[in-house]
Amino acid sequence: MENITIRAKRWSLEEVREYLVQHDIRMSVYRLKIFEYLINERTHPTAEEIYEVIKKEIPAISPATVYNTLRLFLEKKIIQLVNMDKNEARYDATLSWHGHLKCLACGRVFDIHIESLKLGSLDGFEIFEKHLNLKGLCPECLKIKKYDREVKYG
Amino acid sequence: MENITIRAKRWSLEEVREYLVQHDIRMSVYRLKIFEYLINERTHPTAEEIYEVIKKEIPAISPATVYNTLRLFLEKKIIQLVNMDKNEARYDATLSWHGHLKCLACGRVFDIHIESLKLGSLDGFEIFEKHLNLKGLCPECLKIKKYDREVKYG
DNA sequence: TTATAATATAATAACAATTATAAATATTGT
DNA sequence: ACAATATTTATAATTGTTATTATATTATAA
Repeated sequence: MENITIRAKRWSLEEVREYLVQHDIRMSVYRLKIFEYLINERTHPTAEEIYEVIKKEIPAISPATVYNTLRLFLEKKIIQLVNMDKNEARYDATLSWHGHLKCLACGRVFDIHIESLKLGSLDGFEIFEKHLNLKGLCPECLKIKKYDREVKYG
Repeated sequence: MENITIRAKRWSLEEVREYLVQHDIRMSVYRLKIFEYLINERTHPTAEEIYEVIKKEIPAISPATVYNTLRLFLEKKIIQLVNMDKNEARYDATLSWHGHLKCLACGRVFDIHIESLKLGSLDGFEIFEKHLNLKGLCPECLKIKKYDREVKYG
């Protein structure tokens, strides 16, 4: 079983547009571009990374637009927040149950397949969200040993 | 199997003092009090909560002291960061592998026993930390229905 | 014990990520 | 195309945290 989430085929702009409309989101250039980036690149970017990427194409964009749009997507539940570190909110348009691993050397966040999870009795609790966050080193960084092993806390 | 971590016996101040010294931490009144609070109350408090509690006893304490002390404890690896929400770092002096559930109504964070977790192949990765974060409702809040079911994102 | 050095704390300023606000602009329905 | 409505920009405000520096406390050595 592959640990990294299978890379799905890219979504066309038309598919993104339909998906947003289906989820009760009114259309705009930025909403289209931001969701398209999230669903096709799957790099779990921060708001700032999204801002920088879109800015290359449309320099007029403001950071507030990115924050507003991401908040809207969260409210409409078409993306999820990946909360690996304080002061670094990341976003993921893949909603199926999977974990995340952040490489402490290169900073990239990888999708991790979860075969099974068994919890103790949760009698009386009701669960809405589950997040599994791992920290470590990715194969690439382990190989080139660019990490000095002074693993930071947090 | 009980889902909530078994409540261990309270640590005496002398035990806390020894534990800190063993972990290469120089002694001070605040360090003693802060660790004692974390290990005996186990409420996964925020820095601000710790500040408020200690302030009742010693009004001279500064928030910076709490932040500095928590950072030191993290560096010395005698506490762990519980990163449930952006803008709300919580701290836990229990280091054994367990999950956390945050009640979206009352805000309390509960320890959750994990019976097993099986991940897909992690060939080539090295894992240093695992965090399982759940969000939902605790039995108390479910029962008294003080929560309006408009579950917020994030 | 006293002098000296090292570390801890308080007060404050600085910071970075995010959110709120209000005016300007874009989009949608007619 | 026009009016109504929503989105975006620019900027100010907010929040949690970190950095700085002067002072206080603690540890070490004579």
